[in-house]
Amino acid sequence: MPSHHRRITLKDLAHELGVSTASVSNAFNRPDQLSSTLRSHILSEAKRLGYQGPDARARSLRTGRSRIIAVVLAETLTYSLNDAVSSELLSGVAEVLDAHGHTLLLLSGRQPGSDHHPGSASMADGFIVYGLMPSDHLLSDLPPQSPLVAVDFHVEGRPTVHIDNEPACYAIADHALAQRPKRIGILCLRLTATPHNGPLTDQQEWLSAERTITRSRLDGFYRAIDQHGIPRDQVPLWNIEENIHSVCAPVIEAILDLPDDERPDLLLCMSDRIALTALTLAEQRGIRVPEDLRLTGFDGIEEGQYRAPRLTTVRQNSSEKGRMAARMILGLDEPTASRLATTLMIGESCP
Amino acid sequence: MPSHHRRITLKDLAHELGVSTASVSNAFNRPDQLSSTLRSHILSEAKRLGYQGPDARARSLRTGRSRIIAVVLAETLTYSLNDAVSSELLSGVAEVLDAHGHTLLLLSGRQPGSDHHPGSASMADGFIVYGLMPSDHLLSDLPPQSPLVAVDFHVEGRPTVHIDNEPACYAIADHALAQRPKRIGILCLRLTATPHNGPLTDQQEWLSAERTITRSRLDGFYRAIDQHGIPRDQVPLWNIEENIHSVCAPVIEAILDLPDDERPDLLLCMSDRIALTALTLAEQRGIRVPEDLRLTGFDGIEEGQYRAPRLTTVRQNSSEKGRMAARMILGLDEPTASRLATTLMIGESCP
DNA sequence: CTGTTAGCGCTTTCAC
DNA sequence: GTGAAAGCGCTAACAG
Repeated sequence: MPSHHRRITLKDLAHELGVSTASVSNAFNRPDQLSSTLRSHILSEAKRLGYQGPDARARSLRTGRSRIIAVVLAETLTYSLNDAVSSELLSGVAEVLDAHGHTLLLLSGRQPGSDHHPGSASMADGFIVYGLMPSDHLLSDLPPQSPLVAVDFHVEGRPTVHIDNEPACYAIADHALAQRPKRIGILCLRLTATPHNGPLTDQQEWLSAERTITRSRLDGFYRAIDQHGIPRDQVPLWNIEENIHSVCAPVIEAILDLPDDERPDLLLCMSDRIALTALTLAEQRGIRVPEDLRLTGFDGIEEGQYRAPRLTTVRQNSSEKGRMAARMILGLDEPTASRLATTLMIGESCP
Repeated sequence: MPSHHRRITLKDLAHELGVSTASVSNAFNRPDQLSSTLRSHILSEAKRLGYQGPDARARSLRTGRSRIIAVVLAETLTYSLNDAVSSELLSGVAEVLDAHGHTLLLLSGRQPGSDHHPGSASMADGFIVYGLMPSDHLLSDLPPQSPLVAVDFHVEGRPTVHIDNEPACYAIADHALAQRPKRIGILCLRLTATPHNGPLTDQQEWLSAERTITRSRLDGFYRAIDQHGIPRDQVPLWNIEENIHSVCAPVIEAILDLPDDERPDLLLCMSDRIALTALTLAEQRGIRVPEDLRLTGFDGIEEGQYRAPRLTTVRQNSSEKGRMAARMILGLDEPTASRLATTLMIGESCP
């Protein structure tokens, strides 16, 4: 007799109905393995007795699958959830998982809390790893057997989803340089090996191309700059560590507050967030965009397209990246090294 | 001898080291239960042999806890991840969970996929339910024993986290009405029992106050309107089903395109997204804000504060809501019916 | 089609 | 301290 206060189990139910546990299990999992009368009897009795269906924990131990896919985010969850680009990626992932009866577990690389608890990670059937991990340590914590897809960075021997960073940046810079600027500035996102906000000097060491997409973006910018016959050393670089308004603002303020004859009249920004921050700060200072200052972004987030002037930017389809990664993880698509195309979008910020 | 291709288990490791399984388990879980020499020996050998630590599935079956907390979202994951307010909530939840070694599982109420797979839900140790579920059905699927906190709506006998919708809306409407408008309009968010976008008539049935926060927001607006001696029937209502630009736009366009002498010169909007959409569309039409049209929002999202004119709005601390809910679920705070205060923010959209 | 049974990998008494 | 043993709740052989 099942006790009052314990959650009813499959075995209890089987006992209660005078059938075998196998039949109950089959009623829930394999309709073809029993008569439909027995099945519906079991199902309705289950509902009546408050049996919620097989326990997910036990089921996942037994079968080895949990229908859970984990997304491991390089940034903190707080950042990733608030950033338009990464939440778009997540929503692409979620869309595919949802449609196939899987659920989404969020793990963050950059733990703010210190102690790394024993991994609830091993619960997931597969991993989508997004962006550069602060330590490789984290990656090696993941079960080596389980499927893994890397997005926006490279993991040895694993399928990846990338965008065409270099060509995209070449294209937008080429567009921007068609109308020859007096002074160019480039705003990079996390280019340096050690955190740094502000102007870049020769001293700083850069992250390798495998470790940051900023390298390929810069390559694209430089290719266009070279081609337009502009010496690289006339193009100052600034670095920004974190893609949020409060971190971008001080760096950009310093640039905008330069004397008129030193201030760049074209800023190539590696994200829309940076470009939008520049736009707002320029407006506040009465610097006209695009007359006094032309701006380009990267990402194509909505916020940049709903305002006037609209941002000239490169639209990357983050949700599609998420969908592709999810499909690979679920085995719906062949796991490959795939690269998505982007779209140049000409707005009024740099016509 | 452990086989080559199977993931190594705790038992294998114990065998290999010639110690008992209990000792290995203790080495990972209860440092005080064995000598520190044995412990470090076990730990280092584990690392050497590639044992990743106790399997989460098995552990959660055995202990009944998974260190996973699920957030059940009323909207689709795609919406929730892209919306500033709900992603801020999620990030508050994530912050607390992270700090306490828990992880976040995302479940959506509004399944786009039809077949509701047998719940991986029962894997979670607790549930945070956010916003009105489309069907109560969904709630009853959750294990009744496990802790549950409701955010922004009411679940019988469960702790809740709310904001002061009515007073907040009273306050902002009172502010807006201080400068007497010629014609007011109110833009509601999901007020009607059946989906509807556009003007509200007497015909439509409304959702109950337990089922939508829009009711209490409207109450607040009306209290101010009454107090300012404006007859309610002179204040037309519009309804918007979904808080995204593409759904808001057509409804608002219809309003803005009314003849000058019918168009409201004050729009009280139930979300910043609605107000921002109105702002953009007004700008496109050369309708000046606030001279020709004053606008108020609700939520206080960043996007509304980084642009000019800034939105006059009510700032709700969504991340704090998330944090509170998470703390209750983890048992760090007393489970209660709590209500957070909001802040009136006066921007240039309705000075 | 139905029932019996052997674990999935781990934690935790309980005796030593 | 340490080790042996009993399941957590379920699924998937397999035998009937």
